[in-house]
Amino acid sequence: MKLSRSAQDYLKVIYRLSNRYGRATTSQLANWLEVKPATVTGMLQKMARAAPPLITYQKHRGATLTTNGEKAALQIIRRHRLLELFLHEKLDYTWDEVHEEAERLEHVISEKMSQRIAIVLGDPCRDPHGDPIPDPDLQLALLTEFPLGDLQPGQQAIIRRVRDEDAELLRYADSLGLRPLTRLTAVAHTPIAQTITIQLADTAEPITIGQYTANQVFVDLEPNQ
Amino acid sequence: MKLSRSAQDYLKVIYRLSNRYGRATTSQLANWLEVKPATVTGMLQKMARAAPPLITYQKHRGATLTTNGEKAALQIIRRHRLLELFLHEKLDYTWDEVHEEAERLEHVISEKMSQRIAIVLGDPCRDPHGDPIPDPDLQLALLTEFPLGDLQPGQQAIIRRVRDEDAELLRYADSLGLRPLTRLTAVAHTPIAQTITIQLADTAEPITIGQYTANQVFVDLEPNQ
DNA sequence: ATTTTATTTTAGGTATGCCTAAATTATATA
DNA sequence: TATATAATTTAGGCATACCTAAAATAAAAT
Repeated sequence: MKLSRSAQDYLKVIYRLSNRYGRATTSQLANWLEVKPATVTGMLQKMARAAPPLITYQKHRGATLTTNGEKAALQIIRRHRLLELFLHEKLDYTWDEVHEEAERLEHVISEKMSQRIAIVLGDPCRDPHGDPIPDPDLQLALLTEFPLGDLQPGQQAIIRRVRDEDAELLRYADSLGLRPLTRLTAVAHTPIAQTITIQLADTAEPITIGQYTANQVFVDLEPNQ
Repeated sequence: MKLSRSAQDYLKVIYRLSNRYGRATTSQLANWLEVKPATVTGMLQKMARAAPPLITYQKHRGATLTTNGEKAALQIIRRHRLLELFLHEKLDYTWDEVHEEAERLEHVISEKMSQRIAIVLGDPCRDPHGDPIPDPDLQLALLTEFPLGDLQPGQQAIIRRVRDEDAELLRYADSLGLRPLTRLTAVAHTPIAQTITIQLADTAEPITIGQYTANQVFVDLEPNQ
């Protein structure tokens, strides 16, 4: 069951979209994959016809993954995230540089290479932005973190993850010190301005960030004190 | 001037063949690239038509590289050899495993990644089998080594390179201890048996190898004593 | 409930890079 | 030199994965 690079990309995006919305629509896929909707329709039809099928597809109602498809998607996601961490740790890639390189490498590395990378990284469970890495059996740890924006003033938390869909945002978050494992305390919400003010540990002044940013950063509560 | 993976493969093989024989013929290319001769003809025609042309091609007389083509080929070769060494040094790949993985990776790594790899490896000039790595300006060091089989009895030498075209041979050479930087002394030629007997430094017994093997191993003379 | 709008699909085309079979050209042999 | 053989090229096809334009369907608005 060798998958073309394209098919692998489709699986990854269907995985993400169907996790988030229950299914992946043609136009959503076209957007994320940067191809035209007509192209997506054709590809979905072909992938659903394949044996064994990796996706289910019904005219006008988008696609979801089969069990096989989910397994395939998780394998690619594992490769991608291992690569991101590897590039960051071993080749000094910055936070916002890893994605693009991993995007190309994930389609060509062997299972052997993926295993070796996992070993030299010590079987890690998060990539540089905090996305969880499926374990070698492709199980994903359950996540407890929630958007920073949902913190109430006074609550202490630790950053677990920053959404990586926007490299611009990653650079911005990095410049503010919003990185995984950074501790912080929520200071205040300002609903009118749609902002939240937070105090980062080891930082003198509190900072104020917009709602959009706050919703891209995910945290776990830390017991107060 | 983005090159397809195929075009990159063609350039690499044309580089090797035209260095060895002056030009690359259609059937040689078909052999090395594992495609049919008709496919080669088509590809050569297309590559010669491209602007700027990377190869020169004349009906029935094969192909050679233009200056641009040679530059492109050397860049891919640099990537390939850096990757081989990287896999060997950093991910514990054995001698005979590196080639296949590098073969796929070389087409997708960015210039940035190539540079980072060169840095962590300390700007190396040989890959794990001893093939020279073009420097960052794509200059190749001049090689002085010659086939082990040309050693005269009594001469001392150091192994510089083992041809990597045959993974089977690589494993065999490795099992005998024939690796770059190993020192040895030629003991005797046995013309009838087409063998040569050599004494490896740090090895108790001399070993006898066939002419084929001896011609895949390249050495530099070491001053006697 | 009908119409408008947005989404999705179908139909027909393109470029890559491969293939086979047949024709051509070059090379080797008689 | 003529002929047999080997190498190469041409011609015509296929799969992949993309495209545009037009048709069909679904969803939203009146």
